[in-house]
Amino acid sequence: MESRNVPKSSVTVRELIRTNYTSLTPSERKFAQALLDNYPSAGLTSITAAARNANVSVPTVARMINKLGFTGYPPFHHALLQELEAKALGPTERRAKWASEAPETHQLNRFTETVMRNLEQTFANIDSAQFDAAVKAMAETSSHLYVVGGRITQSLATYAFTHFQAVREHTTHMTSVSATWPHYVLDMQKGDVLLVFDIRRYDAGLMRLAEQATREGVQVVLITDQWTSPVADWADYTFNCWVEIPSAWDSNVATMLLLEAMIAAIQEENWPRARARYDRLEDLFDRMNLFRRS
Amino acid sequence: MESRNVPKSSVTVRELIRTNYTSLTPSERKFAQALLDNYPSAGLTSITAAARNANVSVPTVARMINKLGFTGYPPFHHALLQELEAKALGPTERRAKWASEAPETHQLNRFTETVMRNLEQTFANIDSAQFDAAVKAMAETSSHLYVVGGRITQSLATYAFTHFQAVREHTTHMTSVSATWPHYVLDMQKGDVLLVFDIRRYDAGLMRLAEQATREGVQVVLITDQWTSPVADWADYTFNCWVEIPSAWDSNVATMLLLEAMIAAIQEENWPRARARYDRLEDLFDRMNLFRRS
DNA sequence: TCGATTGTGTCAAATTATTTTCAGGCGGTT
DNA sequence: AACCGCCTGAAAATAATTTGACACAATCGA
Repeated sequence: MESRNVPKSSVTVRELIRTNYTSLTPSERKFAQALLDNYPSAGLTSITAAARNANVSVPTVARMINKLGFTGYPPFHHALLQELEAKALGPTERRAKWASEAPETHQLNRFTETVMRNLEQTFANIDSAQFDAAVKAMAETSSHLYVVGGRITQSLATYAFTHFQAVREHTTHMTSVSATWPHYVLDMQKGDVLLVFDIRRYDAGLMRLAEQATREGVQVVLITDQWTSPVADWADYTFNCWVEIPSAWDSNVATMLLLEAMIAAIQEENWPRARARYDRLEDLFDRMNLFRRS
Repeated sequence: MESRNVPKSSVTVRELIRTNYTSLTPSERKFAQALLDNYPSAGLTSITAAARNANVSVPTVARMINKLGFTGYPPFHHALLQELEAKALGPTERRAKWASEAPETHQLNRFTETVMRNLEQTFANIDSAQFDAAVKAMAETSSHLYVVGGRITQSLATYAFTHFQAVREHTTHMTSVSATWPHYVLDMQKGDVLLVFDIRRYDAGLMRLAEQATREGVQVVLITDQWTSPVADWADYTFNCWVEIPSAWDSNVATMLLLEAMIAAIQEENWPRARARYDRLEDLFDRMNLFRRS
């Protein structure tokens, strides 16, 4: 990793930051983020101004730049300028495309644009009080947490389960085979929580499951699309995710973001315990020799 | 005439040069040309370097800048930088103010903010030519497409598989049980494609799998994190996703977005066939009475 | 809890950039 | 031909940036 990172003309500063990111200290990363957030403008001023804008000290910037392989700030500044010129942002009035070198009309950009709009809608519509309440319920480790998904959202449920499992005990992933659901309901108790994913092509079975669970005194948290699954009738907390994209299927990026936000919040809610579990997990991985130490 | 040349924020330096051009001396014009030829890069260095590049003296530049209405070189430099920043608007740049009603400091907003930054970084680092090439390889229906993931990314692999299956034939999801992988490799043929997800806590088995697949003449597409999995050594196409969040685990929102963009692109690549498959799928759902018509 | 290590900001010296001053040079006019 | 106005770059004075040394703070491991 630390192999010589002499900045060749063909290597962008962005790439240098990426390849050296692991060797950067927290405040160096802070500066790196500030630079990448406003690339390359943030690096085209004096080191003094650049440091001030990132809220770090000047030497921190200088040290980071050395780590990147530059001999000083001026060479770094010069490298950024070279990139800028190479992008041909200069002579012609060509539109600046700093976020991605792909052209405006490239499907990658069009797609991203649409998804961004979905994220916007999704988060503009979340009620934070409801979010907090749902998180609190799901963080309660004395009761059981069940996770279930539909056809497409099954993998989201798996993802949720994998992380919940690391954060808290008493978590169960209900398979997508609806025939097995009654078995799970059998064990549900008052105060338990059921997290349901239901994105369109709503699953009728999920509604019946939610109904039965509610009757058992279980709190239901529903993550659905903008049109709202019928499961909402039995849900205590409902969250709508905007999923529409110009395609035959739906985008679940917003769903994923909401889910991760919930996991993060739950982790925060009972941190000491979660931390202990993570440490234990790491230890178990080591013992079982499953992953390379990176 | 000179009195009204106070550089307002909305007036570009370019315009200032044009309106004041007649009042410029020969060598001042020489510098003006050099600046316009390489706009705005030529003005984003020190006055010394800028003057040298235009083959004029430093005072000449200083005088010209005064004529344009600036009080010195630094304000001029700053104005150019502002213009540059104002132009840099990418697909992910819209995040500006769509926070939910929750307060700035609510964890929901803080989390979202971080993820947005990851999305930005991810897409700024994608090479569109590479993306196109990888998509083309994966869209080739005459060869087989294999999908495999690691511990956490297993669910992403499942998600990918579910969608690929709808879009094209000959798709196989390799389970995360590495003991079964040799069986799959047995069937791999030259020209087939293997899509690998490997986010940190890299899986050593995945690397060996990629190595063997490569030896069989299979093209490997890798989706990894910003630090790059060792699988990259055997991959024909590598895509880095920014995954770091202030937490014990990694965010896969960016990974999901990239994956969906790929699915969308593949669908686009051979639309008629994909469309026929979707219609057929809908029909089958109806016949099997699996989902409520919504 | 205590060292050892690592990270981070303050400070000051050295360097470099910016501004100002000034003198030479070039055309055009008397 | 000599004078005058203006343009231009050299050089000095001033202001700023850059960088290395140092000390304090935070973190980690024993």
